[in-house]
Amino acid sequence: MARTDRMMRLMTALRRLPAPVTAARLAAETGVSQRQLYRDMATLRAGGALIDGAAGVGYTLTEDPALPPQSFSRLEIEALMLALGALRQMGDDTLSRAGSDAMARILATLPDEQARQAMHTVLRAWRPVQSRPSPSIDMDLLRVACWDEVSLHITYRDRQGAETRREIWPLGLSYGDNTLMLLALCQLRQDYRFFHVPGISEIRKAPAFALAACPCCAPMPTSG
Amino acid sequence: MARTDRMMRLMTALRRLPAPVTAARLAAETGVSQRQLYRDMATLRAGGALIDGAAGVGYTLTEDPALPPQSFSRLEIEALMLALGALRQMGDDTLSRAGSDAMARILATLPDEQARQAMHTVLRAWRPVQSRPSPSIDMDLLRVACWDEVSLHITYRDRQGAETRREIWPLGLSYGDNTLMLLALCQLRQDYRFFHVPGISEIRKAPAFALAACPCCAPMPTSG
DNA sequence: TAGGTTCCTGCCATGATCTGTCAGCAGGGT
DNA sequence: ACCCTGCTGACAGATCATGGCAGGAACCTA
Repeated sequence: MARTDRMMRLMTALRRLPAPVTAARLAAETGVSQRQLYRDMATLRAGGALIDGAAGVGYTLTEDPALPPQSFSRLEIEALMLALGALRQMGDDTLSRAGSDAMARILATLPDEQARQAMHTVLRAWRPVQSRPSPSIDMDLLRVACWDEVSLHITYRDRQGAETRREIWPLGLSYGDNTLMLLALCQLRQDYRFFHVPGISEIRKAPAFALAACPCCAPMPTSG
Repeated sequence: MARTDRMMRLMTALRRLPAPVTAARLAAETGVSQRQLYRDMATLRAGGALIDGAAGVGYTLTEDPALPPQSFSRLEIEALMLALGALRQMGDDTLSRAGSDAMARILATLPDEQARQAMHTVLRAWRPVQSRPSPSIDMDLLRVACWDEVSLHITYRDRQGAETRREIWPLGLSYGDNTLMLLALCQLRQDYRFFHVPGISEIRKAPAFALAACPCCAPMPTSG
């Protein structure tokens, strides 16, 4: 649909060009006649865009509600950026990268000026890195195990230094101040336990048939 | 435009109805002929939607890129949620609330199942609260001062306990592990300094004419 | 293997909509 | 007063969306 695309480009042009912008300029920018541009402008306004049109001056984009759930206030942007900054200091690089990607996506939807200010004001969030999980631990494996609800065989050294081998059912990761924790159903203790991730080693997936042991999501019995 | 609206409703129907959904059902849902629904489906796919259509079965929504910048992967959602959890432990309630609002807005755009799982897996992010800024400090005033670039008069007690009165030019807040820091241009020292927020008291705005003293954004001289 | 269901595509006629051109009115700045 | 610009109406032609029909191919069940 050429029309929808043109609306997008019109919105982009309004954000990009220094205000105020004349209808003639916007018409040239979007490749339509001036008459049609006035119609497009009416469409945008009907869709909720706040565009101030002053005779003898031009158009000024007041706000950009773009799409229903798409707008974030400046405060919200700062909150998200700050939170992401804190995330980078935690011991999960994959998660940190995902957060940055999401943030970049959000910032891309903002007018340049607003994004720039958001970057500027929140300087940084720092915190001393104390104990990150040892690099040998496959965080991605742990996370996927939580998602897919498969059990794992691990070797675990507790805080007293005692080492045991267990089969666990990972339920979720908890990111604490000084260490990563893994909440799991422990087959050895037959109970829910927290494991501190740096103590975990030798992770490998348990055989698939162990799935039936899951207490919360046992597969429906199949007929026959 | 009726067409755009219909696309929205089609997307909504795909999210709402239990998969798989037949074309006939979706056509009835959106009020068009079956032939037209196939065309609409092609349009959605051309726009990037990942919809699996299996002959003899129906349609299954694999992913929901809804709108160009608005889709987040599960990993990104988790990263954001986790980051927000960390944010709550910092000493800025307004910012924390803003972050939660933004997160709610993002979650609202997700299919229910995905949102629920995101809530489930990331249990929580905790950290010991050590020194939050004293409740008497108006964080909002500090933040707005950073945004609007106005100077403040403050009473400041440094880490050695010495108390001074200063005029500062707030530039940004830094959220550290144990304390909030405020980066500002200090008129007393004529240099950039960090102030730990708990040491700040008696904040009030400086007279407006002080604006001319801003080193980085002095107003352009007006003619006459 | 057979039959039913469903996704998917091409073709065509009809009707709606979009678009450009022309004309004119109104508001703001000099 | 004058110019620039936003804004609206009318009309004709071009474009596009839509529905109906026909047929092919994939998937599932029996």
